[in-house]
Amino acid sequence: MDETHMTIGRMCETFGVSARTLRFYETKKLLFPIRQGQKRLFTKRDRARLKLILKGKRFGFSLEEIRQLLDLYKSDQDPQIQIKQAHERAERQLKALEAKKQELDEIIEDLRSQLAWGKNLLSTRPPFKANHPPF
Amino acid sequence: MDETHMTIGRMCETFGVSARTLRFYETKKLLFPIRQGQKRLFTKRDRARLKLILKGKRFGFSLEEIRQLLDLYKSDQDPQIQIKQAHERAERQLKALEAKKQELDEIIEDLRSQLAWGKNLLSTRPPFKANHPPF
DNA sequence: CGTCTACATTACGTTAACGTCAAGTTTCTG
DNA sequence: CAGAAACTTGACGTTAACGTAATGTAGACG
Repeated sequence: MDETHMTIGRMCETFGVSARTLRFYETKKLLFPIRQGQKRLFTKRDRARLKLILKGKRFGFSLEEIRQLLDLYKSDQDPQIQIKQAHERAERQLKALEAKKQELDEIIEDLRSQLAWGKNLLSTRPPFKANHPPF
Repeated sequence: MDETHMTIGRMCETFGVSARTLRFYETKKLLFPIRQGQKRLFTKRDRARLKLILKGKRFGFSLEEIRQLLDLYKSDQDPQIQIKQAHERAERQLKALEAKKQELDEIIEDLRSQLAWGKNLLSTRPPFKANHPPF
């Protein structure tokens, strides 16, 4: 193990994605496998990126959003200015993420109250007509 | 204000969505406006649902997932069994949501460390070559 | 050498979630 | 009462994110 480069097949096994998906991500500038003749070879960097891609997807981001997140990590080691701008972009993204988290909390809260309502129904024996849910 | 029923136009203004969207949601059994002749009239219940729909969308749910969430609120006041099943479905959903929240936290963590990395670069004067980011 | 396996490219198909006309009502307004 | 406004129902178009062939090649193996 600890292969520096992985073929597309190994990648598929390792991450449980299709080859089509990996090639597709390449066309979308999400991954940058190097070439050995025709064949793609995925580097450690590609693997790190893919992990974050999949995590972001499970969470519900679009590939475009994910690409923007990943671009925050690009070596903008040119002038300080670029770094500062990247930093600011990252901060904005973070704000957006925390807003999303807030909304998720609200949804979960809504669900919890629904659970409570259901539980009430189950505990009160044969009640006089449980009050209606909000929806 | 406090109109019990709203026309499709009022709904659009109020929620910032298109009429097409509202009609589409109706075909997908997410909303159930009543009819006055041809015209749709959206009830308070529709509005409550729409709010949760939009919240869920901002968060990243598919309409199908949202419909399932909303269905948890349906008056399953038939036999106790139905209620119990709905309750169990809700609990499963809740687990899934909390898993998602966990992943979101991880993504935010990744971003935060990136922010820290950027900040380092900005604070250390002209350093000897900041170590590379993970991607 | 022939065949298999693992890869490649090209291209058309699919689903979700609407957008965007087109064409016909119904309702409001001057 | 005429025209605009607001609504209706089709029906086709669009984008994202791949799936699914179809076809071709480069290397390994018996």
